This record gives sequence, C-alpha cells and structure tokens, in this order.
Amino acid sequence: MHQLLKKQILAGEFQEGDLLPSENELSAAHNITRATVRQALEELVKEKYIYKHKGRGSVVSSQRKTLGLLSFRGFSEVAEAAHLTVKTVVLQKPVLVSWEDDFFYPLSKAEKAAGCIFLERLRCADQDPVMLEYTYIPNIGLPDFLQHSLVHDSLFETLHVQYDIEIMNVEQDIRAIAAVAETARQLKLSEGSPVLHIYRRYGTSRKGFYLYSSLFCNTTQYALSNSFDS
Amino acid sequence: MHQLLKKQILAGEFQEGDLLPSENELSAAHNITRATVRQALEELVKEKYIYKHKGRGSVVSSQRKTLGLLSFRGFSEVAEAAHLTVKTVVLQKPVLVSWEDDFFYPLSKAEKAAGCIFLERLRCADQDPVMLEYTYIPNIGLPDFLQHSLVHDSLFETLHVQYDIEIMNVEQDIRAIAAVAETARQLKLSEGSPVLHIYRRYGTSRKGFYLYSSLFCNTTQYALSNSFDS
DNA sequence: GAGTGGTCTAGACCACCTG
DNA sequence: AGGTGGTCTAGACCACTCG
Repeated sequence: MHQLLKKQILAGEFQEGDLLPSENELSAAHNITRATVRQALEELVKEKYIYKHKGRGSVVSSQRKTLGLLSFRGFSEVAEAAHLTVKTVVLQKPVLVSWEDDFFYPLSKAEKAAGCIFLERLRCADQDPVMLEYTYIPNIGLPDFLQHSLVHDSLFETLHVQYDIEIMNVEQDIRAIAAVAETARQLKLSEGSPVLHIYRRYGTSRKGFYLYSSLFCNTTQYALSNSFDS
Repeated sequence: MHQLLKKQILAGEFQEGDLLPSENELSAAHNITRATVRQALEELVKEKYIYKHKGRGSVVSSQRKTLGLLSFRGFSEVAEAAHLTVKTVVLQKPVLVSWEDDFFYPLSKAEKAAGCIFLERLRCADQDPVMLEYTYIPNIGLPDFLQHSLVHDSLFETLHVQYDIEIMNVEQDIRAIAAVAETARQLKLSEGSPVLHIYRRYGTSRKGFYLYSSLFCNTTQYALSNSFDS
C-alpha cells in the first residue's frame, strides 16, 4: 500500500517546490495510518523525490533524483536534466560471447557457465562523443534478449520493460588513464589524452544478477557528477 | 532512544557476519517497541553496518561502511580497511584567507563574508603519495579553529570532536586531467600524467554549513571506489 | 511449524516552525 | 497557538527461511 501511495503522490503531479499535503491529511485522505504514510514518504526522501522540513512540511525536490551528468543512471535519463541534446550510438549490438579470461570482476560459476551478452555503445552530448561503454551481461534468465533490439536504445529500460529487472545500486572503480589509440579515436581525442576509466558493477532487483560495464569518458567538456549520503 | 540502541548494538561487539538478536529479542531486552528497534536497524542498514534478510535475520556487514579507497569518507578511515599503511602530511596548516574570486562552487553571502579557512594535505599509501587535497572551510562558528591543531591529522574527526559537526553527504565532480608541473611534483608523477581531479562539497549536520575540497589523485596504483544505491 | 523481518493499525507526546 | 514532522507504545497479520 505504501508503494502505491508513493507513486500516486508524484504521479498526482506536484510542481517542483510544492508543499505536499501533511502526513495527517494524507493518512485521512487514503484511509491509512500515519505510520504508513511516513513509510512512503521516507522512501521518497531516500530516492530524493522530496525533502522534509520539521515543523514546515514536505517539499517536492526541485531536481527529482537528478544525479548529474554521466552519473550511474542511464545516460539519457541523466543528461536530459542538463538540457543537452543526447544521442546513443550502438556500435555493437548485443551478441553472445564467452567471458574474457581476466574479467575485471570476480564472476560466480553460474555467471561463467552462462556466457556473456556483450554490447558496445557510444554516448554523445551535443554531437560530441563523451562516453564509450562496453557492457557485459550474464546470459541468465533473459530469453530472446538477442532477438529484440533495445527499447529507446536504453539497456536499463529494456531490462525493466521486458524482464522486470530494476537497477538497485552501483559499485565503481574510477581511474584517470591515458587514452590508447582506439579509445582516443572513438572519443575524438588525441592519443594519450587523459580520460576517465570506470569499472562498474550494477546490482539489480534480481538477487545475484549483476551487470558489468567498462567505460571511458572524455571529461574535457562535462564532468562526472555524484552525490551520496552518510 | 533508537540512536542509543544503534550505537550499543555495534559497540556491543558483534563479529562480522554474526546474526544480530532478532527484533523481538531486542525490543524485549531494551524494553522498547519493535517499531523503535526497526527504526534503529533501518538506520544501521542505511549506513551499511548491517544487512537484513527476510525470514532469517539481520547480519553484521562484513565490511562496515567500507566505501573503498579514496571514497568520500576521510582518507585514513577508508584506507585502513584495505590494510595499507597510511600517512597524512599537512603541507599547509589551517590559515585564514579570503575566497578565490572564481571559486568552483557558488557561495552564499554569509560564506563569502566570513572568509575561508584553507589547508593543504597530502595523503600517502605505503609511502607513495596518492592524493593531494586542498580544503576550503567557511569561517563560521568555528571558534579557535586556527589555534588548535588537527586531531589525529583528521579534519573530520576534529570537526566532530571539537564542534560536534558530522559529515552528512557529498557532491562531487570528477574529471581526468593532465597533471601540471606542481601537482605532478607533489604526487611524484611526470608532468602531463593523467590524474583524477575532483571538486567536492561536503554537507554537514549544521544546516547551511559546507566544506569544499579540490583534490588530485594518482590512480595508477589505487582506484577511487564508490558504491551507492537506487 | 516456529521464528524472522515486512507491513499495517490506532493511538500518544514532543520539538520545531510559522502566522 | 496551531499545525508539522519526529519519536514512541502496543498490538496485529503476513511472507519468507530454515530445520
């Protein structure tokens, strides 16, 4: 029930900066305990949809879960907030391959045995290539993945819509390296230019199911932005 | 009360991987409602001290809030988990200066007027310099800060112990750049080597009070690690 | 089947903010 | 002073895990 309320609140079109109905009003309106309302609102806070102010009320966040350009969220999702023209070029459609011998993350036996769906994409902002991403997905529980094409060129959206898989968290290792010839070419940089290199592991709503990415970013124009708590 | 329980649970020395007493046991033991116990445990989950497993119990996290080397937490705090010898060299003790004209973050009027406490530190892992950090702190509500020296060379610990200020969150912009001569010298790299450059703003438990950092990382040896949710 | 965490109801008092 | 969110009590039923 508190999941429902959560979605209704934001689907119910509140403007940025609006004050939400108070917890008492919400509980009365939905015939629900205040504890339940609080639980729903707490979720919204955690996901940065709203802020709470003691004695004042709850305010709809001005930037709903914007995490900044090139953050861990899908590229298009994030970059739009900054009003950029964004394009994703699929350089290599998903194909089934075997895992590299020295894969950058330890894999479970099940993952190794299943083989690896590989794809390669280039992300551009305002026509300029800014991010080259190699993605590796264990071929587990994804029937017909190779037959479909990506929904809106978005991997996350495809997983969500077709397989009901949601991205829950990310671990990443970030380094600054000198671009090798091939990377430099793709990002339209000169060889040896400094680029960000990131290894990522995405945790999903399916227990034990992870996605892996290796990505290269040209940060001369746009920085990688994070924000996190605690 | 739930803050108290929170601390007692971990101060009460549970081993990594231990099962905590169940929520019912905890509530009985502390003469407290299960709702209150749950609130305390929820905090612990948020801070990655424990994991919960439905039907099984709550487990003490194997790596208590380890966020990886060079993560947003204080350097020493994080690096110790990786069993490295860690040293902080204070290159410039805290001094009061005026803000740079083109500061990397927009400042409030109050911040500008108060002036800026500046310090400069070099972090080393196993003798090798890995991170050069310039810190800028608005000189607001920090009496005698310049007179004391840092507690354990840790800025965060100093703020916590002396002024009861806790770090709550971080926003950061990350870029890969070529090291200029001075940076390269400090990090013992050759000029032009790729280094990570990060602008950070730390939010604190004091509303409206932020810390600012600009830092340069040599990532040839150690990567910057993150992990975050949602 | 017994125990666990997940969710919910129906109240209560408090500190805080704003008019 | 009145309303807000923060915290707490005292129950209840459920889905899940495990022996």
